[in-house]
Amino acid sequence: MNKSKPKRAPGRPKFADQASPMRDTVLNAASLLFMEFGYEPVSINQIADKAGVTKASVYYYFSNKAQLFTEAISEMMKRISVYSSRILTEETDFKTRLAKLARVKMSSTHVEFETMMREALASLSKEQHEQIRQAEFGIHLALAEAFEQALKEKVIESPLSPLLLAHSFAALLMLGNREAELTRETDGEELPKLIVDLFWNGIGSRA
Amino acid sequence: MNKSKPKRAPGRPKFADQASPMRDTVLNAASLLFMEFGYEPVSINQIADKAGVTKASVYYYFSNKAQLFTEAISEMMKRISVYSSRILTEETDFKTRLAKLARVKMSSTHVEFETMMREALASLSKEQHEQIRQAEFGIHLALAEAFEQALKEKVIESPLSPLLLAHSFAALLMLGNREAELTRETDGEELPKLIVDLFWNGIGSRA
DNA sequence: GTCTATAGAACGATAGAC
DNA sequence: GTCTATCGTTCTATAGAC
Repeated sequence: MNKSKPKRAPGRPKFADQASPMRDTVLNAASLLFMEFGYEPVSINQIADKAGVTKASVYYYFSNKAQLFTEAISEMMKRISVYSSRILTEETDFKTRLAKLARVKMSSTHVEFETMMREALASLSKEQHEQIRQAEFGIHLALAEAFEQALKEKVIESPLSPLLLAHSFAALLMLGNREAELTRETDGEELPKLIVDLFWNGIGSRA
Repeated sequence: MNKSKPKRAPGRPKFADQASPMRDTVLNAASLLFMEFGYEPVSINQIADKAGVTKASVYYYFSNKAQLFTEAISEMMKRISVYSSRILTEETDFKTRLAKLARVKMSSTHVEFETMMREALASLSKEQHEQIRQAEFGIHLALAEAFEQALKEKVIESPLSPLLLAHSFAALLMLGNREAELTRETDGEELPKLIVDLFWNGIGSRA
């Protein structure tokens, strides 16, 4: 299973040997592995391997596994917030933007976030837990801001608060996680588009 | 913490000493405890205590913890299926029935089902896991049948399949689990009603 | 020479194989 | 019951930057 990676000499590497800072490389490797397998199943060694360093180097940047998890997940969520905001402020009509966001989110493969958090929770300090919740809230906030704007412009209408709309939309997007059971249901049409249509039109008959 | 329960004599009790078969009593106790605390945290002894019997009696009916868990959860899901079906076939208009179901489902307190399943998964055989998935599917099927009927009667309209509608509605109902964050958003109005309205009308402006 | 960033080795604990 | 592998973690040696 080990890729035969070139041995690297100990000691500080020559400047510009690395395209991006080692710390970021480790964070990125950690994000990918945690999102795919959860917390406990991923070892520091796995993360180090994927980043192309040894365990010791990981510990040079992060004091322990819980801290690495916290920073990796928070960082990833910030990226998702920024990326979502970018999609939601493009120059197309609101429904198109929602559909694009749905397509992107429903294509990313990961263990369900709530499940992973519950698994990791026992190992996290109160502060670490809070840090991740804050980052998660940022994603919902990005969505909520878009809904608020759309409500203001009367592009959409709802008695629900923007934040509640954001949570609702996010809940529907999680249906993408059950692809195995549901994709055969969509008859060739794209699931994300169908979900957005549902969210937009509801099920009530106009007849 | 132990309630001082009356000692029961050893030996087989006289028939009709028990209102319902002991096996059902144990199953019921197990369901409640598993739903509240998850799989591993609940001991067979706790279940026996709650059912008013000894561990030995539990093992008389169920060969091991995994089997008891499987049957308890499956049984509970069948009850939920039946109960949901009953609500969904009442003699009121469809939207009212959905709202009633939403109110019932969002008020029940439990650990998130997916989380509990993942925790228990390691202890379950393939067959046990499949049995539970089948029972879970039954709930969605009950919902899907109601949606199919409503589609046929043109009470609702949607390009989505009834089963996909069922999953979508269930996903929205899970918002109730985050009460702590979200109830302050509802301004006195009931969250279940708001969710059903959203599902019924969508967010698209009719103006 | 001192500081930084890395590898390598090893510790105590634990879980699984035999 | 013992042996081994792996876990998170810590310690030390060292190459190169400054």
